[in-house]
Amino acid sequence: MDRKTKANLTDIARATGVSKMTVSRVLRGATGFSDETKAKVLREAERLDYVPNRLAQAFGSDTASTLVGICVPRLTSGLFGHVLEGVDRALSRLGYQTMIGSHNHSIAEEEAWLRQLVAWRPAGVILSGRVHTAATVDLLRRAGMPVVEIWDLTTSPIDMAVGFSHFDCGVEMGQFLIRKGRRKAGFVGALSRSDVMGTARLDGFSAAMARAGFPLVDREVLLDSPGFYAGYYGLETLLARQPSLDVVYFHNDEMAIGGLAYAAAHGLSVPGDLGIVGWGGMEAASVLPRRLTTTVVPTTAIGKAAAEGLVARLKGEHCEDIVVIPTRLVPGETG
Amino acid sequence: MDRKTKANLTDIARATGVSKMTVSRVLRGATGFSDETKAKVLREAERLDYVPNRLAQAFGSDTASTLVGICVPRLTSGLFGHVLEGVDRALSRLGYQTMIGSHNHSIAEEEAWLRQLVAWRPAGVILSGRVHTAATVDLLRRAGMPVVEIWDLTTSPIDMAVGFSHFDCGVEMGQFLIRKGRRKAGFVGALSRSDVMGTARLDGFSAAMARAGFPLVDREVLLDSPGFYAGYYGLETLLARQPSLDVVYFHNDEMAIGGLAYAAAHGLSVPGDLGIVGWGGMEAASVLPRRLTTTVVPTTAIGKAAAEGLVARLKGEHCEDIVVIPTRLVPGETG
DNA sequence: AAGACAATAGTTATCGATAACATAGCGGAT
DNA sequence: ATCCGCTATGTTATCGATAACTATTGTCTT
Repeated sequence: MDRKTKANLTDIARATGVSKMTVSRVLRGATGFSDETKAKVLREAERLDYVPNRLAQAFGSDTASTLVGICVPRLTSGLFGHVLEGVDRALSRLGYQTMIGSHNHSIAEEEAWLRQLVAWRPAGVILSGRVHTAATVDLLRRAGMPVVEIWDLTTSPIDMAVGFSHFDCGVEMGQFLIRKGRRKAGFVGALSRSDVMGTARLDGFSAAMARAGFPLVDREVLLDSPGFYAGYYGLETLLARQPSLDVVYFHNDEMAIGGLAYAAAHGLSVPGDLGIVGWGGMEAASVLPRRLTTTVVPTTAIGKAAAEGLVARLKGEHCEDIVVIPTRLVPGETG
Repeated sequence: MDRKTKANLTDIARATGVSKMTVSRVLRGATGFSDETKAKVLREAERLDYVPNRLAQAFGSDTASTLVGICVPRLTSGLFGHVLEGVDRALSRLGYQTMIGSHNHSIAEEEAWLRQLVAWRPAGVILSGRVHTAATVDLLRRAGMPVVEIWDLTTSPIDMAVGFSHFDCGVEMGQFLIRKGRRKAGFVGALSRSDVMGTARLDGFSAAMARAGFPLVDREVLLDSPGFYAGYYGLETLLARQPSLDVVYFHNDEMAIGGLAYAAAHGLSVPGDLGIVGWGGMEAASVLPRRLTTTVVPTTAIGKAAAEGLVARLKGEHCEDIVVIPTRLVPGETG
């Protein structure tokens, strides 16, 4: 009594003189009530400052949850920040709430997060990447909710997929560099053991170079996090081994900018002595004194499409299983 | 029957031969059961792959929620990404889940988000900034849950506050620049109408310069989002009006890097002709050819402290109402 | 040996909303 | 006139866990 701070359906029912089932019907926008009743109920709900109890809604029925979970590799990545923004904006506009998680490129951590999430009986879930533990896949199938895998496309999604092919990004960059006359390419990456998507780009790049007759000369993959420092020191290490490289493909733009910093600090001319190209399309890369050659990823659009696809499926509307959001190779002045 | 995919307390109770209340007690780690019972229950819970239904837990009692909401101005900001990471890591380690929102520096959007959040009856909430709508404050007080205001410190928090003073950041930078001999300072910012924290830095900076006898010469505040481009063009506009400025304080590091790009593109020597200083401490800023003079904000630490403070309060442990996480002015080579 | 008390366990009511079913009233078709 | 079927509404059971209470042991005290 004294802890009751919020009005509930019963309060509205009492104030209106109808049963709480009728109130529920009106507020849900279901059918089966007169316009007069509807008006009365809405008026009282407003007056009593009614806030639906989503806990009770989601608990009482197995279809009413408005909770969606999304798990990304790292919250600190600029790219995933934009993905999250796209997801959260779309979801909140559609009346859903967003629960987040990050797994630091570990599918075991992703599984642990998912276990916590399903305890909340969410309406759906968005995961990054196409590789998951067997238990994750099993958990998802048993939960029977929509699942969107974003970021790296797969031809056989668990349910739906939104994104692009990392492998193809690598291929495209390889072909571009070959056309620009580059012949001795290296790669600087990070976290290769677990970042399967970064590895896919490397594989695509490597395949394209090999097919053109100029196989990848060397690679330097740090276990560090893929930031500016890793790019700086990764390039230093790689060049110490292979001074004659004419271009280096970086894991991402942050690392490429680190590479540019190294080149500047050591009097290397870019792109004359060495081409430097990145991946991701972070905004910083486009305002450098020399614009970075990179692949721009439509991050926000991916997040938005994933969220909208998920909700479409929840509402029983039609939605493609696989949505391709193409990336764009943007030639800059560094490669 | 056929939609029942998950084991619940009753299933475990049946399998163990005790009541579900006893099962609940064991799994919650409460008291009132023998070691033998405990072992049996845990074994069956494991065997049945039991996942607690958090919806039911949170719904049935008003203290059992493990949901925490956090609302930041923008998900795309590198700084807030790190804050989120700090929050989410700490919360998930402590057994809580994170629901997010963003309000784009609008306290009305923050209020709208909070209304959705409280419908989930969360355990607590983390907000950014010290300025909220009256309805927000009212909603929070009535909800009776712990609230942490992060990012900008206030002497009278709604409940708890974790962060630092933006005003003092501005003061410190002003005093630093005066010591370095700068006399004609400008400011380039963005979103001033609503970003009260950026405005607080400007106010502090402005106050410090004025107190030293060299009041701020001019400011250029764009309505754009505070990124690299805004920094570039903001500096261009400001210098067109005030060519004789000897230093410019930027809203943040992204904008300052944009300013550096403008200076490089127009043959301005930095810091010779013009000092350029930022705020925030983004990683990029420290690997530029010339390291940016900036204020480093311990973003992850703030997120972590906020989450841990919130949980401490939930557990009835002692926790300071106001936790200061000091920023650090890091002199670089640009100012 | 009786009473006090702790340890262990079970019973009942409850949170708020919704699905599924039941009912009442009314108009139209046969 | 009777039955059908529609609209508007009410009733009951249910989701899973927990708080608050009750009950049964068994041990210790005096």
